[in-house]
Amino acid sequence: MAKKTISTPRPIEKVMTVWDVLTPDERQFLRNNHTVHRFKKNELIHCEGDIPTHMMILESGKVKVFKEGVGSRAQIIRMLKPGEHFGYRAIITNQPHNTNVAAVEPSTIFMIKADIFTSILKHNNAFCYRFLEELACDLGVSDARIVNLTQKHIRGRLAEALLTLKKNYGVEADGATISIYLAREDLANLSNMTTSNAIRTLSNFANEQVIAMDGRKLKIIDEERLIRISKMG
Amino acid sequence: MAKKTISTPRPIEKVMTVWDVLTPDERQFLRNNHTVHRFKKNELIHCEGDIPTHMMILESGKVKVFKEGVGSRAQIIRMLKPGEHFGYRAIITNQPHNTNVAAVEPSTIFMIKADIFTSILKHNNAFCYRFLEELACDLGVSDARIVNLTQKHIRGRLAEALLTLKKNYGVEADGATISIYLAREDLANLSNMTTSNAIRTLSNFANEQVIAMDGRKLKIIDEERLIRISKMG
DNA sequence: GTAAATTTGTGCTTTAAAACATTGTTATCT
DNA sequence: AGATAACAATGTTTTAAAGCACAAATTTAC
Repeated sequence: MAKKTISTPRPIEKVMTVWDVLTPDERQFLRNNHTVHRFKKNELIHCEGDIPTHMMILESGKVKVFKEGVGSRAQIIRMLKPGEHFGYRAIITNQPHNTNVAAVEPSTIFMIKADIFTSILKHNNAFCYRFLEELACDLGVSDARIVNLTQKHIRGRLAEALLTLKKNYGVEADGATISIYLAREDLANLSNMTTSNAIRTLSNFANEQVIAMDGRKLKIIDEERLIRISKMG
Repeated sequence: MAKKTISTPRPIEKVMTVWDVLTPDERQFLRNNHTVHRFKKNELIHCEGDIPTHMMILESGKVKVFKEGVGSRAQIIRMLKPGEHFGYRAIITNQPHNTNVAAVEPSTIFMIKADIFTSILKHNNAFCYRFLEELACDLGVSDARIVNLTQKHIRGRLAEALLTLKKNYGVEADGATISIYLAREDLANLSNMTTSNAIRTLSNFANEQVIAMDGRKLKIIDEERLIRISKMG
């Protein structure tokens, strides 16, 4: 692996997808009132039970949002990519966080204080509406996940996870390798299965020529087939 | 069972929990621009794939929001009680509904046309914020459900469902009978299990004196114990 | 009010996935 | 660079829950 270059973060206006609905005053205010934080791989950004203090935006890197369930078994709720917001749901409901967030690779995060965020939400209708859309979308995804994770069989759940990762992070230059290298354990926690079963099922997919593996690099070879597997349940 | 009386629906201002943030103009407009619909027990209100046309408010009765999963096995996402909104998430995301909604007992529903609803959302910041809060809350519940339904064992899932129903619908005069009489199949679909297993597990709970059953009437006798069962997983 | 159709209740069988155990392999840290 | 820890791969055993079959009891419909 090449030595990591610590790149300078982009300016906030290039990172915030909701920048267009802000007023000139709000823009200037946010330029001066946000902080930049770097997190190392596997570093915890916030955890369940914490009082939310900031709304956050992933500038670069990749993070996982997960919950600790029975016997501290983790369930990954969703994976974020640059430009996505997080940590603000708990601000809106006025409750402690109910998820943990951790970096799965070195990540840079912009933070905006909770009171500044709510103040804009309450004064800028278009801004508020954007987050309404975002939550409406996330809720649809979450509801769909309930059914996928509870009703599909192991193969279907893992196939689904691989397809979602590909859609979310895209592929590398070869056009097939999924642009995120997760540990088998993370794949298992995404797909609601044990690590052994994730490993076993990946091996089966590889034997069946549906995917190809090179360590953590996963290549989807037969996407049609993977889609069929994910639908069969 | 006593003969059902068809009660006159209450006026919209008594039903809409967000009435307080509306302007006098909006109030008058909504008084004139909403429709009232009655649904019989088990009647479908809207289904997966339908284009959303109205945001809806349950005036009276009880409805279930559910998804059809693998092999058309239903998963109840949530149960609604009077005063709750539904059908609007799809309006906000501009997509077809991704859930079915059906009355589990005779229900009266107020409907507001989609374009009217979005227009108020886009012009009344406080109104928009209220729905932002509602979705933020629902997303938290949905995420928690992912973990509960995937990681807990049958007994834990059913215990959880019973406690949630009690919290949501309350109890009758005796202080113990849950104020909703669901079919075993609905209880199963709520708790991600087969009907046989719901029946079996309810019988076990009854033998253990945790609950008492009289047909569809379920009485929670030992709530502490039920809470412990639901936490154990 | 009676017949048909659901719904409920049980026992038995099968099966998918977890749990466990062991070994090989790859990162990570001083 | 070598030690140590974390991760990956597989085989075996156990178990929770689904699937199935059938009888009894309720609803619902005509």
